[in-house]
Formats: sequence, structure tokens, C-alpha cells
Amino acid sequence: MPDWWWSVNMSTPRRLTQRKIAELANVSQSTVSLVVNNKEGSSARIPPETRERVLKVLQEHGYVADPAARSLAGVANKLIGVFTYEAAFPAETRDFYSELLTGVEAQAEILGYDLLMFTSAPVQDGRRELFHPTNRLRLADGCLLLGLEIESADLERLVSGDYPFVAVGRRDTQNVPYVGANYVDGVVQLVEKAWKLGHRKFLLLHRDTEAESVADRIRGFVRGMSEMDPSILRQTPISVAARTSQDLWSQVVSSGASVVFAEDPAHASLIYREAIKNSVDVPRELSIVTLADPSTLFENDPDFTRLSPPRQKLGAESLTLLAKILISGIPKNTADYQLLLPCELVSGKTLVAARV
Amino acid sequence: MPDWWWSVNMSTPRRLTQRKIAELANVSQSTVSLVVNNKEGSSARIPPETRERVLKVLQEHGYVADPAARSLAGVANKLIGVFTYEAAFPAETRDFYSELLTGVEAQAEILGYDLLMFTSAPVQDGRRELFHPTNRLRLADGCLLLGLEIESADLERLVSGDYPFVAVGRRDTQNVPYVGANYVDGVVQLVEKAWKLGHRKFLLLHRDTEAESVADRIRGFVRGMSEMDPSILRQTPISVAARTSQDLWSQVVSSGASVVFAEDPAHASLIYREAIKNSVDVPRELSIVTLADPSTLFENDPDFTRLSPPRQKLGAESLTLLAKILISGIPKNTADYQLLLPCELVSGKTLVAARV
DNA sequence: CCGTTCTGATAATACGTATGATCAGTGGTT
DNA sequence: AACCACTGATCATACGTATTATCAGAACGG
Repeated sequence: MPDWWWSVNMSTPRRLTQRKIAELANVSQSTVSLVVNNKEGSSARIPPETRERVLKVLQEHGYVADPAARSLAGVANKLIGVFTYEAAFPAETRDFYSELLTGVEAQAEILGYDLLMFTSAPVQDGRRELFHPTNRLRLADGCLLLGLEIESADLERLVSGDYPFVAVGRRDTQNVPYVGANYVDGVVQLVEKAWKLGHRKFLLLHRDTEAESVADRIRGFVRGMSEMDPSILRQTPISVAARTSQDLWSQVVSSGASVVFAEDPAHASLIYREAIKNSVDVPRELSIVTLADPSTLFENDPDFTRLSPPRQKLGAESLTLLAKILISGIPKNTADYQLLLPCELVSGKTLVAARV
Repeated sequence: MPDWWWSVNMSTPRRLTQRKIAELANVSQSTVSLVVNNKEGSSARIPPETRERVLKVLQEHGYVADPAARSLAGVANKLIGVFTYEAAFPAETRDFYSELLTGVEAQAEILGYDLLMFTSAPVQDGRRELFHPTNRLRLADGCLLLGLEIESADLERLVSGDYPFVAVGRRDTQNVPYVGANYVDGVVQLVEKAWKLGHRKFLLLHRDTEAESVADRIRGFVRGMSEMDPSILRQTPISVAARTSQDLWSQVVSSGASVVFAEDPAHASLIYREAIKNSVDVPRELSIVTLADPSTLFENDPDFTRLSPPRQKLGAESLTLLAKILISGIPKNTADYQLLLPCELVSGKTLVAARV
């Protein structure tokens, strides 16, 4: 950060304030406030004439209340914070966040919320830090948390701090409101489907992470396999995907699998390319299934048979849930505030009957 | 103002305030503030012991200043508003905004700004309205304006209202600070290049819009052509692109052009497909040049020879410029605050020598 | 005519932070 | 002793809005 930075001085051009409106309309500041907020009833009696007069002045001068002052006075600001553990827009992370944000944005538009992106959070080890000395969480009415992995410590601190928030994606941490994708059931279905197509030799490759969304998919795989045949499950390799393309391929070959479940589409893509290189026909000799939508970065990918988490809907529903929480207060029993949305199953072209 | 406004009540869980810290550290609130803001000098004398003691309490309780209160007290909030005339994240507009926002976000991270996306602005005729009764422009220190077209009225109002802002993209309106792409010179170069390759029959198709960025490209085309040969320019059609694929194609055919300058990559894409359909070889029989980067939505596009506006850089530089304005105050002479960045010229594969 | 209720509007205050003005004390100088 | 310079810290106030309590006057009922 450049060092002239902190010298920022808001040479505030004097704001248009309620007091000035009051002077112009020949009333008191209180009256203006009451008119602005459309109050009426026993405690705020304003006859139509006066109201009109004030409204006219307000209109003419394009008055807008200072949100900071409102906030300080205890009024919600219709401001939702959005925290992403990684930069949200760059190409690498775009596929993941962009869809979610599309949903969030659309819903924000509908519900009348503005979005506060916490981009100033200092980056530590490639990840943004939620709780830093100058975090601005409180500026927002509540906050959405996005990220493959979310620090459990952060979640606990938010919960114990009574801060209204919603995590996007299922979370293991206690009392965390979230909206996630139902990966378990989705993967179970995919396993069933492959099984019915005659596959018996499976391989599951997944990313090396503790993320709940990945764990859920593994869980779904295990459940699906054990529903089909527990003894086969026992011989089925479930491994972290290798780093290099070649190693990945040898994982596939040495497993002897007829169908690979690649949790990460990027891995599916690499495997597919290696298959071509090694003259292995996909899907006739090897079926590939992936458990998320592929990145747009990988062109020339086949139309993978896959699980498609409803990312836009996840974003939209998260915001809706947060709005609910904001209105009805922090929930005691968060179980009511934990939502799982079904994944779509995309047929694609990379899963066909196993060869006999 | 909508009437749900007041119904949302922040059941504020009592904040951790400077006063409480003060009690715990046995000092006054003022002292805490001074420590928090790291003040020193003649007007704020705090001996190391006291400072340490206060810092320790601050640390232990994880105190964070209320941004609303700070803002009210006149401190800049390091908050930059981002206004897009269309939704920023959806696929249709993603190509345009996403690159810009990537740059903005990266720079915001560097300069320590948070971003406020004005998503609550009501949509009128498919476009968001900047000045609406509940606009929250003032919540931000300043604002970035994104959009192919920007209402001149909005710009004037911002200027006359002394509101710090920067438009992304060159603007005709007086006294508007902006960071834009130098389309004129870029297109001139492209014209020269085509000319040197022997092309004499040109066609320029552009979108039907008053947007400055489009006008600049047309201007560049005209300048380039007239530098080559004014008499040929006079015979060169410069038209609004037709709506349908077929009409577009007949525009191309009837012009007899050996090279088409398609301002909008989407048009280039359609023309390319029609060419294939009509067994016209691109680029050997028809060269195609486009004046922006193609959308990722159109797959199977060739590698168009094109002008590539530095969108990420545009975003980053806009934020930098706005930051400068915030520090040094609203400029009187905005000429110093109008920046044009050079476009990159991508060679691509769709412009080759004209047939003799 | 007096107490009561109702009406229209305002005064006063709270929200949490930043900062210029101020104050009490201390040590030094003439 | 009177004056000054300096230190450590606090007081008081401003920022703009929301809201409660209050007030002056009118209308009303007995």
C-alpha cells in the first residue's frame, strides 16, 4: 500500500441535511425525519399540508439520508456484506463465484439490498482474513460468506458475536445458518446410474481439502456404493487426486476402473486428455463422471456426465435466508436455518454402459 | 421511500464500544480513540505504558471501530461505490463487466478499499436508475460508473453535485473524470494494417448506439481510411449492423468488401458463421476484424484479428484515479483527470492479404 | 369555568467516534 | 514567589438521524 494513503482527508462538501430541509420548509428537523420515514400515528401527527410542504422541499433538493447516521441511530441500512475468501472476479475463481454472485445480485435487486464487497480484507497466505483490526462487518446489516473452505474459527466467532450471517455451502460448525447443495443424494444417484449401466470398478478422485462440500460428495459416493454392494465398496479406491496429469492418469490405469468419479471437473478434464493421448476411448473404454460444472476455461472439454450444483439458486436463497434472519432476529434454533438444495443431474456424454 | 423501511429493526446486540474499553483500561474514551487511531504529537500525548495498557485491552476484546460512527465523525470510510447500469454478474453482461471488475477488485485490495455495489437501484426499462429517492451514493466516499452508455444527465448531476466519481470509458460530457480506452488510435492502426495487406474495399458495421466507445471506433476508422486514401473512404460503407444473421450477411456481400470491420465481436461471429454456410473462406476470401474481445459465450469462434481494450487495467486505473481525486479533492480542471489507455492489437487469424 | 382529550409540532437525547480546547500537575527559570 | 513550558489526560462538542417525551394551544364535555 502506498504511504500517501492514510493521508486521505474527506474534505466533505457540506451535506444536504435534514436541518437544512427543515429550515427551507419552516419546520423542525424532527418533523423532516418523521416525514422522510413516513411515520404516522399517535406519536407522530403531521397534517397533510405540512407533509406535502416538506415532501416538496425534499423532492426539489433530492435529499437522501446519510446511511452512516441512520446506521448509528440504529436503523438497518439494507446493506448486505459479501465476503469471499479469495478474490471474486478473476478468471481462476470466476466460475465458482460468478454464478453464486449472479444469484445474489439478482436477489439483492429484488429485495432492495445493496452489496458490500469486503475487498479490503488483508490477504494472508493467499486467503482473505475475515477478522482483521479494521474489518467493516458492522457496516452491513449482515453478511454472506462464500468460499470452498471457511474457517471454523471465523464461523464460531460470528455465531458467538450474534452477527447475522449466512454461509453459502453446508458447514459442519454448530449453529451456522447455511444454504448448501445436497451433494450426498446427488452422488448417490450418480453411483446408482453407473451401477445400473454395469459398472463395477469405480474410482473416486477428489481434491485434497477438508471442505464440507467435498466431504459430502465422498460421503454420497460411499453411501451409494454401499447401497449397491458393500463388498465392492471395500475394494474401491477413494483417493486424493494426484498433482500432475501423468500421475493422475496412472491412478486411473492402476485402479483398473471402468468409471472414474472426478470430484473436480479440472481433474476430469486432465484425465480426458490423457485418455486421448493414450488412445483410450472415452466413454466407450472409460467413463468419466464429474461432480460439479466444468470451468469455462477448459475449452474442448466433452459434455461431461455430471452433478450440477444450482449455484445461482444457492446465491439467491442465501440472501433470502439472510434477509429472513435480519427481519426475525438471530435464530436460536439454527436447524430451521439450514437449507440443502438438490443438485441437477446432467446426463452428458461421458457415462455409458460398461464393457462386458 | 418504501414503507418496509422502518419495519426492519436492527435488534442491535450492544456493541463493544470505546467507552467500555475505556472503563476496562481505566482511561477516558478520548484516550482510547487516540490510541486506536495511533495519534501522537503535541495534541495527543500518551506515554508508552498507557498506550500499551489500552492496546492490550483492545486486543483482548477484539475491538473494531464502528464504521458508521467513524463515517459520521468525518473519517473517510475507504468505501468505493460501484454502479453498473446493468446487472454485473449474469452471463450476458459478464464478459463486459467481469474483466473490469477484476481490475477494480484487485486494485481495491491493494489500496485497501471496500466496494459497494449499488444493486438496489430500481430498474427502469432494463437499466438501473442512478438517482432514485433512496440512492445510497453518499454512503461511499466516491463512485465508479460502469456501462456502455451512461446518461449524460447523470454525469452532469454528479459533476454539479461535487460528488467524487470516475466514469469507466471516455465520456463526451464536460468535466467528467474518466479512464477510457484509446479506440481511435487502435482502429487507425488496424486500418493501416489491412491497407498494407492490400485491402481496398472495407466495410464497417457497428452497433446502433450513441456510446462514446463506439463513436470513437467509428472515428478511428474514418481517420485511418482518410489517412490512407480519402477518395476510397468516400465509397466505404459505415453502417449499423443488421439485426438478423442473414441481413448481416447481405450487408457484407452487397458491399463487396474484402475486409469487414465488425465493431461488435458478436456480429463478427455471426458473419463468420454465415460465411461458412455460404462456402466463403475466412480469411482467404474474406477477412474479418473485430474491435473488442469476443464473448466467451460464443464458442468455436476463430481467433479473430482484433482490438483488445485493456479492460482489467481500465478497472484498476479507474479506481486509482478515483482514489487520487478523493485525496486531492474534486479537480477544477478535469482535463488532468481524463485518461486514455492504449488498446492491444491482437494479430489473430482472420486478417490476411487481400486477393489480387 | 375547569379538567380532559386531542392536535400539531418541537426539544432533547441517544447512537459511537474524532478532535480541538482545556485542565491539573510538575519541574524549571528568573 | 511568580511565571512559564511541558506532560498526561480529559471535557466538551460535532457529525446526521431517529425517537421519546414534552409543550402549547384548541376543542370538548360537564
